[in-house]
Amino acid sequence: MTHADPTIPAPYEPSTVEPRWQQRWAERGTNAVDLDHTTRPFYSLMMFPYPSAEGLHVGNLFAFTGSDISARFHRLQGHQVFQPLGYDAFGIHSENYALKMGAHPMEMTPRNVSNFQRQLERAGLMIDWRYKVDTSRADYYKWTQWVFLQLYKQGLAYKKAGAVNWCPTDKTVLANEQVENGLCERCGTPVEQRFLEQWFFRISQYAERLLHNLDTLDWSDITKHAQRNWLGRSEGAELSFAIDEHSDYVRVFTTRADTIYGATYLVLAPEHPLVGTVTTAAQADAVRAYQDATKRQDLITRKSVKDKTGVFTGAHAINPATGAPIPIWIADYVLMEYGTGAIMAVPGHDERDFEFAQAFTLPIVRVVAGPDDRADTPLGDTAFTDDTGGRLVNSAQFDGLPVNEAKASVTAWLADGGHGTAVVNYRLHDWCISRQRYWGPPIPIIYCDACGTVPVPDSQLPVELPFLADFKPDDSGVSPLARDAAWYHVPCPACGAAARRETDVSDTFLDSSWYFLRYPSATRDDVPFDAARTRAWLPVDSYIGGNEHAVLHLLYSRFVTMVLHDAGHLDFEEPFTKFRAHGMIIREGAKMSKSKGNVINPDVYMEEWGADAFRMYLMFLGPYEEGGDFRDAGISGVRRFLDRLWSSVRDCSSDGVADAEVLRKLHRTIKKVGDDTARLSYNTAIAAMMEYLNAVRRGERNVHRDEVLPLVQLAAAYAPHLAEECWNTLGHDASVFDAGWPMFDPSMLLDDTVELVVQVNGKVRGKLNVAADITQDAAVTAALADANIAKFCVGEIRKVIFVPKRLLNIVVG
RNA sequence: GCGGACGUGGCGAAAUUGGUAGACGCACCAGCCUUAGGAGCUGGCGGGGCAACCUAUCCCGGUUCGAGUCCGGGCGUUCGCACCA
Repeated sequence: MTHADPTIPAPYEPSTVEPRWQQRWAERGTNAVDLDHTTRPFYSLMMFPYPSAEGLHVGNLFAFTGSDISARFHRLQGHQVFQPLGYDAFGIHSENYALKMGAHPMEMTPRNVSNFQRQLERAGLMIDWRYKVDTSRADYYKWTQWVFLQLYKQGLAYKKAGAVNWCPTDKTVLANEQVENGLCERCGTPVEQRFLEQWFFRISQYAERLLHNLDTLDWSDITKHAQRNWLGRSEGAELSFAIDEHSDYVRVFTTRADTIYGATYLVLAPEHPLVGTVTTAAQADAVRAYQDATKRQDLITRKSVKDKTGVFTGAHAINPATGAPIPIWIADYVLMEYGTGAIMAVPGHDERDFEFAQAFTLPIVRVVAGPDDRADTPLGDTAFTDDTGGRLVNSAQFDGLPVNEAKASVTAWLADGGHGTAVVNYRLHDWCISRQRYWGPPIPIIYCDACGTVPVPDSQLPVELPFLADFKPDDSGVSPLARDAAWYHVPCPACGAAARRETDVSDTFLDSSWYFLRYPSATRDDVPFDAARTRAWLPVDSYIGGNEHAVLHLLYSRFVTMVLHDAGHLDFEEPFTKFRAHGMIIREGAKMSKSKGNVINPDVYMEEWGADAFRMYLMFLGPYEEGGDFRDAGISGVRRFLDRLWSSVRDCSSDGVADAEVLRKLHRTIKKVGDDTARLSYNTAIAAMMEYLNAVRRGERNVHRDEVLPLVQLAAAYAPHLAEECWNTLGHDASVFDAGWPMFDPSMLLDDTVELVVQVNGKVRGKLNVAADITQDAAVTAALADANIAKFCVGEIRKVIFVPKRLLNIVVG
């Protein structure tokens, strides 16, 4: 930037300043880290984006900027910071968009990626781009397939035919986590039940560890809470009910073993394997009809229907406590996926059983009495479900026992009789990873008539995804890859006979479940992750992302990390030491969406206000972990601050000495900005910088160099381009990010005199400027010398509360 | 239905352990500068009152010398989970 007339001061012009520094960072390798030689490594990770064709979203930039500030701050604090970024480019999202546009994902994805890349570079993030990953490239998914094989070798990947969630629009299977209220989370279509052969990961085997380890993690509480909820630990008992005239038993899971005497019937899920065995000839037609009806039902109607339906099987089981025969029913309010797929119904003490018993006039027995009830108090029109205050009744030798004790006693008694055991049940299901789609990594398995299921040997990875001109999914229940015979016909790796590849691809969430391991080793094509680098840089020190991934990505990543740890590939079992969920940016109280026409295009704002101003505004509009409402008007305030910072630096002088009061304020500001930035309280850190700059400039005074120079360092993480420009203008050749964080002098934080608030009976009546170390007695004397305070001190002083340096409260009366 | 988070000026918000409620910013008002201002600078800005003061953090109650903050009850917003046995 040149100015013809040197007497006209140069204004702050982001459109020239920002590209200049971006270029200089690239030339000097400012953002590059030497991963192999490091003393204080800090791995700062942000959730990588799906490279949408629409380009970077403000939500992306909000998330990335928050992570970038944390990364730059740690660097200023003396860490070597590794902050990579890449693209989650595989998946249904990209594939659907390509279908819609009549494009092919293989040529569309690189285009989207390069557009994203351009926007990200414009935003000025401190990314080491040498370590970029792209999940849709063979050099990445080769190792995704390797991860699959690791699970397979551990016996944690298995193929099972079973009921799965099928989206008729996306024409693929969905994981349970991808179904919301019976609808496909992606397209909103009601999900159907289908019976298909699918690959699953045994994540349920890790449920206890996934739950237990949460206590050790420094994560947002809301995220931990969501995971605990999802894992759904439930303590109870598994009880066996003998079936009349059969050798089989019905196993049920219950959390209320104490109510066994009130179990008046059993219910099996319609698809329960015992249904066929126990159903009597007389009931066979009715049962089959009911099974067919529920099978056809999609999950949405099934879940919203409150009216209970069901059919009697004709069979009876024996209640192990009472010895009485009780009928066995089937009903769709019992879910095959949870517990054992069968329940003992206690209509007296469970809402659902009560409704069902009423609908089919089954016996309802009270076995728990509340504090005000007697054993024969009628239940009325609702079940008594309180499991804390009651005592057992009509329960033989357990009568009178409080419910909380009875749970254990009854379970123990039943166990003694061989009728059950105490168990812990989890809601978490195994992870279905098969997808009958095109745009994903082929599952590296080969089927051979002679050898059976054969894993692709590591040496034959990657199993490359072939170019398919027609990649449109169909209703067949198999992937479009099943149309490419030339691709799927392969010799068996074990015996050489003609064999056939698995044609399904894996879930996108498998791609992202290990990408953080890949970044530091993205330059290596001989290993998935280099041992030394992994040891030096992992686990991730700071992970920032959206809480919408609280149960999907974050749970899968933890699981895969544990598996790789157990296989001896990693020396840690939790991938993310610290995780913080950022908030969401909304606009006019609503999520941004194309249909509402309220989407912000970051390019436009960065163009008009500069990337620094835009970054800083996003961080200033609300608490980072809560997000906030985007309002155009707000940017000007932040931009004004940057303009003033620049002109203060441009016009400052090093003559004389800095103002002592201003310096005192500076040291307090250094401390506050540091503390606030460390805890992601970016909005208040920015406010503190603004407050300080206001103090520096108050009254159009001459600004001293020593007053603004440290402020440039404080602002660097927030407005990196401008900070570099200022730092350079102040005579430094090297980057401000190598200048370190300014030290504050703790002695400068303490004032000699303080303003002491004086209250009388808890109400503020005056303020005194007193020595910081004033004694209580001296403060009272000083306060009473103040006419206005003395005025309120009528009567005798009963009590004095003195908080040094803050407050004096005189209680009179 | 169960669980979490939240509720503060015209607006976005701050108040980290109970200690001056409203920092910082937007908008607005007044003034300065200017040929001009959608620029810059200075000051004001919860409500009432000339003032001393009074009043005020969703509502009601409690604990405390003192409550936006803690406790009990209610209302509202919002996000998870949801026939989970």
